[in-house]
Amino acid sequence: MTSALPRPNLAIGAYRHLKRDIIRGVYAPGEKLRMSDLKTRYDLGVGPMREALSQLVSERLVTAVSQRGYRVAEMSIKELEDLYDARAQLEGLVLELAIARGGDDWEAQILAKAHALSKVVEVHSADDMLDIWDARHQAFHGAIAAGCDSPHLLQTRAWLFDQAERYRHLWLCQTVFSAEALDAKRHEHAALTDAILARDAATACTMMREHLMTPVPIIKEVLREQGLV
Amino acid sequence: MTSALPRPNLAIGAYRHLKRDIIRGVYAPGEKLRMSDLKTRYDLGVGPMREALSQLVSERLVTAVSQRGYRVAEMSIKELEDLYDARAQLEGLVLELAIARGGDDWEAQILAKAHALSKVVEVHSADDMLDIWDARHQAFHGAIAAGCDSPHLLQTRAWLFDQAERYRHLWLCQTVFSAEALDAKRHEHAALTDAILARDAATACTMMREHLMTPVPIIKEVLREQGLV
DNA sequence: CCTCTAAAAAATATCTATATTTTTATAAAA
DNA sequence: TTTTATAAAAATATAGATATTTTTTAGAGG
Repeated sequence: MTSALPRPNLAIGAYRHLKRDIIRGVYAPGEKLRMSDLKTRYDLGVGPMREALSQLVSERLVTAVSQRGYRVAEMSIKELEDLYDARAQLEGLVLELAIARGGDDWEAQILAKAHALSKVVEVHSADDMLDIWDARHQAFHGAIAAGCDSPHLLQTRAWLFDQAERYRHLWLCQTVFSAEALDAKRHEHAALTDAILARDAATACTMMREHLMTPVPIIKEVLREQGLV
Repeated sequence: MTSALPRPNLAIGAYRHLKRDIIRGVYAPGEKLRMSDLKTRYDLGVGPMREALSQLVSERLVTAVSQRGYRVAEMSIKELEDLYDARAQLEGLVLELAIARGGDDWEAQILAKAHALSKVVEVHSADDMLDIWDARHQAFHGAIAAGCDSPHLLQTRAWLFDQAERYRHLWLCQTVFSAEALDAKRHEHAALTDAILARDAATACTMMREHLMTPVPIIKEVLREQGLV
């Protein structure tokens, strides 16, 4: 049937796998990605691997120089600071629009996602805890942003999120396994939800911008400790 | 010398050329891009062509379905409206930050670019006129945006610009060859510059958002006339 | 006329071979 | 010791061959 989606080709799988590995820090910033190693690790040939790398170049997670190969993109304190500032500013804009444009359903969704997020207190295995908490955390923030009712703004937001994900991962590893940090987050999320439901745009946007900047000093510390910059 | 940049590979040239063709409307929205045709037109083999397409897929100018090939991304009135709304909102945010963060040099640059833009009145050949005016127009708006002092916000701005470029091209073709339209633009740009130099953020941002929306009805008309949607 | 089936043609995706470029190792000269 | 040159090894990029999938065409049956 021509209407059913065919099986994803090899490049798609390699793209997903390599992207995940980059975000999780399997490769160091600036590390050379040699085709002979990639072919083995991701179990495919040169053609599809180059396709996957081409996409990651477009997404700025990988840098390419003709005849010199591919490298994982660098990280820096300066980039971290600008990236998080940009994200905070954009999230403030998106929230302001959401408060202006979002309806009752939007509010209901926020409450539902906030509830699910606050329920993550049980101790699981390391990877499970990180994935579960973050999935719910993203769903919470995603529900808030969705009220802006602009696919392109959300796309733009996702782009910055993608750029930030390597940095975020460092922060996640510090946060998700600390009951104290999770508790602080829980309080921030609750206060944020209150301001949003009160439709207090000025307060909510200020809180949101500040909320988004809280990981920055933590990430800086980790970057230095791990000698990543 | 390893420090000199090597010659760009075939994929890079194909990417640039195909992207330009898509933006200029050489292909219809949704049109199938067959590899046999692409190989001939852009004079290269399957491998590099697939690499170029992979990048354009990441940039959303091309859609891909495994085993079914590649198509130029669709266009729609709905997308146009959301895209321009998103751009206007983001440009407002960027301008607000620029007014807060930009210095004297920033003001000087705006004046210089505004001047160069206003000087495009001479009649040139069709392609020259379009390219010259648009280069100066982009430089003018780019100079304004640069004051936000955030590479990532500017990257985000560029992303939306890229998405909009196909639509913009339709508007450009209507505007650049009309003395009346150019005159109206000249007045808008002058008023905008005045508000910015006066550091009147509220007025400037409102004007900017409105300024960015002015092409929308024109583009809608063109889309309908040309049966593109 | 429409629908279904099978075969042929066309298109897609990937591997392999190969030409080209870069990097590395080594030896010689300063 | 450092620098330069050269050869060998490794890496990069691409064309062409080929297996697989999809689309088109033709013919038969209702």
